[in-house]
Amino acid sequence: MTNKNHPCANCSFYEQSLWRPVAGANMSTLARNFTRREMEAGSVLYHQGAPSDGVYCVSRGLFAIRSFGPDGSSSLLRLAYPGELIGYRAFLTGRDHRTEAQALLPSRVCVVAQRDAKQVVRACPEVLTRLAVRCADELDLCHDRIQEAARSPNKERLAQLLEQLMAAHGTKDGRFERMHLPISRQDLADILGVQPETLSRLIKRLQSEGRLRTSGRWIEMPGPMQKHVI
Amino acid sequence: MTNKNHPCANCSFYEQSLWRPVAGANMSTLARNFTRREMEAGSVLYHQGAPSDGVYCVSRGLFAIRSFGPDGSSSLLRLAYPGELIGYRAFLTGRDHRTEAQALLPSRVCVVAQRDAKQVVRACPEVLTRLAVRCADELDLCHDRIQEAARSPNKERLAQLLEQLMAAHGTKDGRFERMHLPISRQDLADILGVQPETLSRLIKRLQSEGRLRTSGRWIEMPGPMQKHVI
DNA sequence: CGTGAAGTTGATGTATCTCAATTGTCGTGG
DNA sequence: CCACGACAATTGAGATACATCAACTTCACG
Repeated sequence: MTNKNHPCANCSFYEQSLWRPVAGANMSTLARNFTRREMEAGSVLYHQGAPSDGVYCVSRGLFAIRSFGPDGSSSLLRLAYPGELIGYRAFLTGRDHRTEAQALLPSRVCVVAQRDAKQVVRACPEVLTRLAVRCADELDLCHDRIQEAARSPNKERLAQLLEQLMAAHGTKDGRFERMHLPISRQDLADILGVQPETLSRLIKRLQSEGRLRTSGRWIEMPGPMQKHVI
Repeated sequence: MTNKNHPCANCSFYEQSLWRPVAGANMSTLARNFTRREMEAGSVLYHQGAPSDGVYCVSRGLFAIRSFGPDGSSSLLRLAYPGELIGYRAFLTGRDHRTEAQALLPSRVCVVAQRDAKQVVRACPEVLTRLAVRCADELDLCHDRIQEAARSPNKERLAQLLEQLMAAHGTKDGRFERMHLPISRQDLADILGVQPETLSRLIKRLQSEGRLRTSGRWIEMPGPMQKHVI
């Protein structure tokens, strides 16, 4: 049996796909209940407090996973790029979403509805293994973030964050890299856990140190440094 | 078939046990390769960077899950109480431990070695489901912590932390609760992500506000407040 | 070309870090 | 039982970082 019927077969993340191990009869189940959903920038995939209605795989674009406090304050817990899985925590635990997922760019997600996902997972434990591993990976990222927050000052954390964003969204331009920031200053501040005014001043400091140049949402940074042999 | 042969049958956390769904032939496998390990306070269950050698379930005592930075700085990522699972991240992903687990009190863990755990999980997917759910739960805790760090000031976070510790380790004494802190000031500081000097001053402030009294590792706090109807 | 939201700047108070010095705690051996 | 040392914890002083509030500017967009 070839996998040309696999709904993820044409996806560029097929090999890493959560659903990759699905085969046989389950593949038909999966194919039948598998939908793509196009989303415009700014629209929300699922809201905080909503019940789980399935598992989502980002196929194109970019999502922000946010959490809002009772007082209206917001945290940006992670960004989800194509190939990443979102909404699986609520699926795994059966509890409501504790975060909201908002598209930051025109995006596409592949959706497997709750009931069908459960059925496929039951029939194909290898899928569950992959799911658990992704969960463990995200746990690592959280741990890293907690440690970074305790270790490096916010200015350095911002520089790191911008480098990561540059790697994902930047284009080379001579010795410099340039990008259009996919997220607002407020979101940047929410990632670092500081106020927007503070973020603005952190950026100014990095700028005065010659580590970047900004103009609105455009940011320019010197490319990855050459390593010198001392 | 009764479950009197189940190695976790006598554990007070049996119903919630990861291995609870194991039955039949797998139960014998589990029972054969199941060991208990007593640990004295201060000893280390696994080191950061060590390869995974199984899954551990805390049966008695208390463990600190720590991470050390390249510069020697430490973070305390979580405390693990009886009934909780530790070391499963390395088991799930097959990568090395990124944290170390140290007993803070005389403790006991139940160990299922790598190879056997894998075999049982393969034969009994319900175990994997439970494992994934625990992972998702820990992810929630991490998210909560990141948000708390961004929202509440460190003084309030310390007060919350002490209340949690009091709930776990305190004993009522009239209108007050009293406990012997199971962790050092350095560890408390590592949980909050502040320096020990700052922690000392935060405690002093709480003390001057009458919210607690300390003497070495002994801490006394007024019990849970009566709710007043306005 | 106005209008509202997003972003910036300034001024000021609070919180935290850092380094150094001091005090306290606990186990050990005299 | 006490003295002692090693380490944990506290305190002080000064510098740095961040929050807050208000005013201002820039930007996106109709």
